[in-house]
Amino acid sequence: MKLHEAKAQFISAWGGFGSNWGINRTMAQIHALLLVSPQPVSADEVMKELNISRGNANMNLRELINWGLVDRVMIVGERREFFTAEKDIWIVARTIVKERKRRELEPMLKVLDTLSNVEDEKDSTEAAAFKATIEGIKKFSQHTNTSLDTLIKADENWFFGTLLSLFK
Amino acid sequence: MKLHEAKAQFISAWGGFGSNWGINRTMAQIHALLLVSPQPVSADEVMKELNISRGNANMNLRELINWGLVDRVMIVGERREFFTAEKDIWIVARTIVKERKRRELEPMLKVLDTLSNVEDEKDSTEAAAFKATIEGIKKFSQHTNTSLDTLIKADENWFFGTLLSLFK
DNA sequence: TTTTTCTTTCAATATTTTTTGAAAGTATAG
DNA sequence: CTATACTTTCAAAAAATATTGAAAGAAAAA
Repeated sequence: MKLHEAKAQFISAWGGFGSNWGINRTMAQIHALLLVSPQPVSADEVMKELNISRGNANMNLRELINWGLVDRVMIVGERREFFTAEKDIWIVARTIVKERKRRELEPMLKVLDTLSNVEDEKDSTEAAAFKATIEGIKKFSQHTNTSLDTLIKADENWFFGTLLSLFK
Repeated sequence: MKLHEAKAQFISAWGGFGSNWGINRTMAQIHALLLVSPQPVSADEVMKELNISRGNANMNLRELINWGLVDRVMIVGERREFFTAEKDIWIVARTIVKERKRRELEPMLKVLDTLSNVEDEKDSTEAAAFKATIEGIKKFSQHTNTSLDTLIKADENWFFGTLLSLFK
């Protein structure tokens, strides 16, 4: 397989992967393009490579920067801005976990907390069942939250070394 | 907070949560409704409760059944079908992990494998950098795949007990 | 068999999400 | 300062996705 073909396939696969996970296809494709670009890439190159408009490129690059997955870099002697993505997939994964935890899991925990305060009504069977379900989800979510905190703090060796052996 | 209000909030939150994760809002809401319904629920109740059409209810219930998150149950003396969801959130989580692994992670691993076969070209720097990135992602994905297999086989006590203490 | 009750399907429609492109904004160069 | 090169914004358009509802299908009841 030729290099350019392999890159195209990777970009397409990463895009599809992203859209299964609530990330828009173009954003994931830009991320993929940057992942396989050793040198920083300009907005124009992104536009050309992925056949998208300037506005679209700009918007998704900004969003990737917000996620902490892409950095703006200046190249001496160049007026334009360039972009790079972190190549170490372990750092990438940690960044994503951290952000999703903050944006989604933590708000969910807040909601679950308020739902625990449901009144017991006359027919308490229904309310008790509801509470039990919510408590189960809450316990699970809190546990996941704590585990992810530890994972975020962990280093690569721990993940690639110890964790797997513990799992076996 | 009243029970019906709490249920509505939970359904809404679960729906929002789902749509952040590439699951359509209505499907997640139906799942939420079944999670907080101690008794099996008919298609008509789902339609009424969530204000959706018969076709929509049917389609999303079928999809939830495909995911293994919902079961059709027959009630003696009733002609209609009823639906229930697994209430144990640990089993729910395992089912989702299993399905997503099969539908997404495993196909991605196949793609990564074929991408490793990229030819070295004259200017080998670019190809080498590409290979290194892909290898990193592949190694990470394989590791995740193996870890998830173990997680799927694990039991609740292991998850709630041992895992957390290991993480600390 | 015919009727009734319920389920499934799917083309048409509605809604949501993404993308475009041109105008406005900003900074550097001349 | 003015021109030039580039970036950002956002209303409008396009594309993708979800939803409806009516018709067809299926199974049980009469």
